[in-house]
Amino acid sequence: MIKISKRFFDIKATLTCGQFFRYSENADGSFFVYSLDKRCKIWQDTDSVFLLTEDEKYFRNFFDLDTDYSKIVNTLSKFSDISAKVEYGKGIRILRQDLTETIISFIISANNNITRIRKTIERICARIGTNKGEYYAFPTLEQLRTLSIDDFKSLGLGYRAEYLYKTCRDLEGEVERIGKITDSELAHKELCKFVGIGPKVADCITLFGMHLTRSYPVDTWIFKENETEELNTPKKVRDYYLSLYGDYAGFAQQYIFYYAREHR
DNA sequence: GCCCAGGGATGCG
DNA sequence: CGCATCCATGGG
Repeated sequence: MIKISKRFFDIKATLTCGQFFRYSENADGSFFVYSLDKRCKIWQDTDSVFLLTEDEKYFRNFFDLDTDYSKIVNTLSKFSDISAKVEYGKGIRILRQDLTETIISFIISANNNITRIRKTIERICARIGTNKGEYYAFPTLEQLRTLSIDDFKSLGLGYRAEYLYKTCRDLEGEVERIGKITDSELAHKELCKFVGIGPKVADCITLFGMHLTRSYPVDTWIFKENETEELNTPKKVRDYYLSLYGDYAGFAQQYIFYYAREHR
């Protein structure tokens, strides 16, 4: 069991802020968190977070436990226009998710709502993911390739069915190559070549699946928050805030997104 | 019954 | 490059 300070770790904020979809809340307030074929149980008391799993190394990395969030929070707090949002969301950690799982999940996320995204992903896991006894693993690309376009549609994917069908095939051998890219703009450009991945989804993948924090996903919520007379397109918003926040852009974006959604 | 969702593809100029 | 239009589905 791992014990972590709660100062920069709020379980619920981290899990529900929209970066991640595979978790379930238990009656006692603890959570199960699923990543690839692994699972952990996580809960908190007044001043600590506790993490129980058979693979501590994997989840220590997954929850980004070796990163010092005080530096991130302190730096972004100096931007007075978002300092209150940083304070509100300072318990969010940017998860280090599996790249393939992130790519598939965020193709599904496009023009969709978080509740339905979670249910859809759960159905896919239950349909073709490896049975781990008490849960199902996230399917591998090989398992995903066994599904037809109609199979995807029957799982409720709508017009995203064709994107997934094709991109699961086009990703053969590509995930490993892309995962080595450290330049966020280059990774973004490479990801946009796949069907179903546009600018916003690519930014989510570089941020959540590659931990390239110089990313700024502009969805409908962020655009409503950041839109001005000058910044009147998602691309302009993205470019402006990437240059403003630099390598902290991804964190800033999460604080803004989380605050906006919790105060709708 | 309506609007919206962590948008993207396509076609047009 | 910018812009318009279309797209399946279900949550609220």
